[in-house]
Amino acid sequence: MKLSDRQQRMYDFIRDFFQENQYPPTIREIGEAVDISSTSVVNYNLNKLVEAGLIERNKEVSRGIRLSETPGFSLGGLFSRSVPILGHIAAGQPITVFPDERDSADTLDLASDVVGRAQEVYALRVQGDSMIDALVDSGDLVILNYQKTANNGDMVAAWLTDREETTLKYFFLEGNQVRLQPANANYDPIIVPADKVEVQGKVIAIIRQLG
Amino acid sequence: MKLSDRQQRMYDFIRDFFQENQYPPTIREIGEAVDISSTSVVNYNLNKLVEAGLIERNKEVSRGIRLSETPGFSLGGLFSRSVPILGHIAAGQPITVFPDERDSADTLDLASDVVGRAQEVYALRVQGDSMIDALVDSGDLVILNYQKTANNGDMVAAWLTDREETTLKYFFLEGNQVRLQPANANYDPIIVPADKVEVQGKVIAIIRQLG
DNA sequence: TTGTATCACGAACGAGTGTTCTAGTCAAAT
DNA sequence: ATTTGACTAGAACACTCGTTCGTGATACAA
Repeated sequence: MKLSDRQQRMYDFIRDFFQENQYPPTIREIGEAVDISSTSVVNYNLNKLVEAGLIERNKEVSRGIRLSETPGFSLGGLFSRSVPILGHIAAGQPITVFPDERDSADTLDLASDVVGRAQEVYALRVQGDSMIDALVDSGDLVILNYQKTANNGDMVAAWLTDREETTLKYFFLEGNQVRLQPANANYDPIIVPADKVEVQGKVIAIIRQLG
Repeated sequence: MKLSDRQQRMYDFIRDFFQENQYPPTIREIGEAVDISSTSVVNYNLNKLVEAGLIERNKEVSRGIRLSETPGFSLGGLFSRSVPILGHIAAGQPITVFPDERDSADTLDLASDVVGRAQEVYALRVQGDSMIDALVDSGDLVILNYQKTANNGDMVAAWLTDREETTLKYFFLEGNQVRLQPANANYDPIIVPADKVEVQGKVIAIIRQLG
């Protein structure tokens, strides 16, 4: 279905308005924006947009206009997760991370497709190559779900209370010891008593951005 | 500032309502949801939420409530990019991809942080291990920007017109030949005349999701 | 011409909706 | 006991806003 110039302008306005105000415009606001004096004309063309599948309307509801999802754009969840990048994590020379700091201006928006149902999510930038065999490179972003426990084989960020270091490794609980296994033949596993290790989170995704 | 139980329920309702309907609720709808008979009480507590910085209000505008951005949530752009997952791409036994098919129900929502300013973006799921040394595993999602040209060293999806195959490789233009270099010592580079290769897109990001 | 479909205009109706005013409750402070 | 501040209730008002109706212009087909 082809849109008239007017209808196209209306649709553009609705989208822009929605983006700006976070709520849809009223019929009269649309009319004013596209120079239509009559609300019934706006209403008429609004219904055309519905027929065209571009928007949806709720009857008798003020501002009851919704943008349909169109290819290329999604309102998916409408909320993307704003994931704080809390700092760097090592794999080699461990570095302190502060999972409690929420001030960090650095955040990454992720749609829930990537993050999933995870509860408390944060990101760390990897430094070092100790997880290289797990296909995690220096510079990659690892997305973690904050949790204090892990299963064997999970890739976790672990806090070593004795060394006061945090490191990215595979987690294995063996008796009352924890083996933190790097994925790099050049590094040895770290084996410490279970009570000297605090799991900071489990890696749920890895993102690498290329130039 | 601490929220009363009522205010917390109101905020939750507003967020859920907005998520569901794509427009904010009216005062009376809020009141009904949290069992407040008086609109003035809703109005009163709504102003408390404004003071707490959780929402913003527009005076004398129906449904004039906006959610403030709070840590953990972002309305970022409000629109995320809906990236179609067009299929699998090989690295070994190449598989045909159809960059023109937009019907694929499989899409991935990505916030613009990951996608960047890229224009036409699509995703492919990697099959095979020919790029393993580039830390791209079988099962990974590669995000590509659709473009017909590439620079030397770019990781690209390339269409081989003779073989009618698409493959994921590093791109090198050498004279009037193109070398498609795998990142796996077990595979040999593919060298073909430049006019027998069509670049389908350049990899801009790699995403791996773990259990 | 006549009929029909599309689109536009203006006006009015009535329900939707934010605002405001008065009054009341309750706990803590004076 | 009195006052103060925080919160709740109910009602009324006036503007907001979707809907509907009558009218008319234009284009195209019968």
